[in-house]
Amino acid sequence: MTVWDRPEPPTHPVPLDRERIVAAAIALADEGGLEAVSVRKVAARLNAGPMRLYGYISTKQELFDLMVDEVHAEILPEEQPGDWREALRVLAHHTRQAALRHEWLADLLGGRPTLGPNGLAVTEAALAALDGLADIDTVMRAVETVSAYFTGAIRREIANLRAERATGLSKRDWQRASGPHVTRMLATGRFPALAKAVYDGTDVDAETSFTTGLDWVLDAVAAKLTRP
Amino acid sequence: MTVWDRPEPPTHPVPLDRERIVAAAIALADEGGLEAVSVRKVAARLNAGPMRLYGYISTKQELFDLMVDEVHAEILPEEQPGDWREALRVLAHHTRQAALRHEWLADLLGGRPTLGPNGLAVTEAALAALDGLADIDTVMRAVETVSAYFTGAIRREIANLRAERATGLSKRDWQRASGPHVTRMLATGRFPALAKAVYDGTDVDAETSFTTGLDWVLDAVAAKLTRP
DNA sequence: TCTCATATCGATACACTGTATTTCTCCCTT
DNA sequence: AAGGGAGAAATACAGTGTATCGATATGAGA
Repeated sequence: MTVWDRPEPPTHPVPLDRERIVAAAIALADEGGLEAVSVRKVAARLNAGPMRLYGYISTKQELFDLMVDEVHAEILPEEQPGDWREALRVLAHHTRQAALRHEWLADLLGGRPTLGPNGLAVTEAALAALDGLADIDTVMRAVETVSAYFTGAIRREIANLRAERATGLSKRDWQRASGPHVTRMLATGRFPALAKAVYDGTDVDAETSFTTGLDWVLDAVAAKLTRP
Repeated sequence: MTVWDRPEPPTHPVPLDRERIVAAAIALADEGGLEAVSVRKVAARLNAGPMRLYGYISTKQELFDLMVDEVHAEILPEEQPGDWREALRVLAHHTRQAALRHEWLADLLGGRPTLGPNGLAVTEAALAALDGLADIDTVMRAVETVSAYFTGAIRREIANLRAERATGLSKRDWQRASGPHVTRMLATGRFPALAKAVYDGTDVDAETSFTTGLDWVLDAVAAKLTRP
């Protein structure tokens, strides 16, 4: 690789904005997880010096906030279904799908209040779906409850998915036989209910489990709405 | 601080075990959050060299796993209430209280499968509470749903609490008037439902909100149990 | 058009991180 | 008493987030 092969470096600094920075950071995170996102690497991907980013963000945490907000744009449904139940379901599933596309989202979900424009828009969509169907306090409680559920469920799903990938075993195999630790623990007899669950339970796929729990929670919300 | 004031360093290396290591790590995390936990600092607190710890754990992540499991010992109820509903409620509240005592727990909750002895014991307790009240699959779904809820709810609560501390404003004040960003966003009129919630909603304390949502979810579980 | 001021970008610097590897020291066995 | 082996400590490395500072390039003013 001689001088002649290499292009001259750009004389003008490459133009930058938050959008480009966030896109680069998301690309890095999609490829290598959250810990692959470093200020230096993001800057390098943009042909800029690391310190340059600090004109646009003042802390790495803020970069994460921007990334989360950016993904919330994917979560926001293009058009709001009329049915409140369907609206909340769509929000939950969109969030889950976003987390499957961007697994690092699971690490950040629920970790900080989402105050970016897209985050607020998602909250607005959730509140709007229930608007008028009950007093405002009930509506708030409903939104909080549903989103607490799917936040937790998504985190667990991704955590399990990573564990499966790391061990190369499906959750089932790994609990059943090949996971030395768990097998040993179950064999002690100290966890009879857990053993029964592992050995007698049918293992449903993650999406079904997610949907089932979601429907239960939505049922609960429905019950509170009808009785204001 | 002259030589004469300082005691001689111990000639024999201080004895170590996982328990001591985890206790030191938890103490550090309680004082300064998760990011205050570094291998060097944990080791220093034990009068040991950093590398010593790697005889007991093989990665820092494993230290976090041990910390989480240790806290699960606080979560486990000393005696199981007969009522399934009460049992799950206690589990949820104990988890919440543990997270209030150890805020760093919120950062880790749901992040990885909890396979330590105490983590398994907590899961066992949850499953045992519902054992026999429905088919095993329903029971599993119920436990998953409830724990997804309280995991998510606790994370949000801690996230809000930190935000309030950081700004010095209560969530209410901060949304209402003093939070420049949120105020500005609400003033745009793009978030009518959100604005209504902020201005017309009564702000309940975190515990009430937690309990309310939990009861809803438990209602949903109850509904599924009675109809097997 | 030339000079100076100001803003911005990049380089350097610092204190720290997790962890691999090497060096040393002390104890036990022969 | 000597040798060997285990385990602790020191060193080393490749990174990290971010403060600070020096150079540079661009705009304004004369």
